Amino acid sequence: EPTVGGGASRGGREREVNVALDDRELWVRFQTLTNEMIVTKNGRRMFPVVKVTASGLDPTAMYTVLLEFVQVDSHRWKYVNGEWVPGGKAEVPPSNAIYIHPESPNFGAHWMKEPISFAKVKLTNKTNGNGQIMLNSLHKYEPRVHLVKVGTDLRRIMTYPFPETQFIAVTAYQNEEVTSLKIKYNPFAKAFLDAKERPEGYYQR
Amino acid sequence: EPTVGGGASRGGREREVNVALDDRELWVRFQTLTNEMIVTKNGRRMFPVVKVTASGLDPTAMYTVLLEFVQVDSHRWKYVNGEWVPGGKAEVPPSNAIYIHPESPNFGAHWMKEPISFAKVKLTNKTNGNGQIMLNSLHKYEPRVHLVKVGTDLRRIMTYPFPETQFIAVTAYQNEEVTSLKIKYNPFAKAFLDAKERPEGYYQR
DNA sequence: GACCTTCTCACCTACGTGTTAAGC
DNA sequence: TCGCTTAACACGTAGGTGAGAAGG
Repeated sequence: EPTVGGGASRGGREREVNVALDDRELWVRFQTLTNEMIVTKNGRRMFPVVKVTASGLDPTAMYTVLLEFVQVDSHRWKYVNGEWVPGGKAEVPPSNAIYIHPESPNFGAHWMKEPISFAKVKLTNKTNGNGQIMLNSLHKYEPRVHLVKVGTDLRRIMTYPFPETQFIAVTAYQNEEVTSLKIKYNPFAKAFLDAKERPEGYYQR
Repeated sequence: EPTVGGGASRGGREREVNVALDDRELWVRFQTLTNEMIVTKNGRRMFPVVKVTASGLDPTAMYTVLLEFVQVDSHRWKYVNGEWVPGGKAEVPPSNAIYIHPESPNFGAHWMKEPISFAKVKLTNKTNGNGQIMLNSLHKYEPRVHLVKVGTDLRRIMTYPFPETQFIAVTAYQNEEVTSLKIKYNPFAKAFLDAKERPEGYYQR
């Protein structure tokens, strides 16, 4: 199996576990513009969606899959004159921003049979009922996927960082090019899409 | 803990596991009329929904929860002059009609922390992609819930039958009183509900 | 004032209902 | 004809979008 994505599996006698990011081209387009993700009181989904393909797991072992949001630098960001620039010191990261994939725990075979999608994770800027991830607005984050084998010690957690998916949390979009890309590819934003601007093969009705 | 519902747990040294049916009053109203459930090519949800409350599980052990549909007698049924009457011999039951609860496998603590709902099971009369349950139209079924402790042998499956939830599979409703009760209580059928006929406390907007 | 956040809104996606007419 | 099944349909539920005005 070729190694794709941010694989960082541990060695030993086991076969190599690999976790690759899906829709990488789309993520890179956002990354080029500096990606932004909306946070709201009640929680907002991500677009694009973090979706990964796993291989090399033990089919009969049980795993829990996590999505963590790591604050990647130590400052607040500001959008000035069409550019993101680092500002003052960062605020304290809210206590661990970790989302448990709702199909957890499950067998290795389950996680490998189709891509693992984090479509339903919701980002918020308020402390809410659980399931939602609290982030500091105007701070930069990197999503990381963790695989935890149930019953094993925490030192054996496998971590897969995805730098392509970094984004700045915002309460309103700053860069209008980011807004346009979101509208262009997110079906839920179709109301704002001019007919002439639709991407090729765009699902209609 | 009082014993409620169709509990049929096994003895031994373990504490008593109990599984009780939720919304029993509603189920009994349908049962009195002889309940019917629609089957379609693409699968139809059940209404009412099979929903159970479990207790006495080992919080740290892993369980898979199943919903089985057992053909309860050996004839086809006909609706004649406002009555269901047994007809010819039954058709062969389609190979095991067992739905795996989508949160399976999971810890005992998970199954006990809130009622276990089978809202998303879909009944069909055609062989389809998995996840859907194929039943013979005009045959009578009884839903049964099974708890399977992961890794233990199959002789230790715990089975909980719910006779109140028996129904005849149909491709179109036969008894119009059944239709009326469905419309009265299923929010998705609100389009067919006259304002004056709404049950007390019915959710509006 | 400038910056950031919140709220309501129209407009979508996605899909669960029984009805009805047509099909077999 | 009769009994049963299918498919299209209008009308709901449920909830995901960015826009834009209002709030702090």
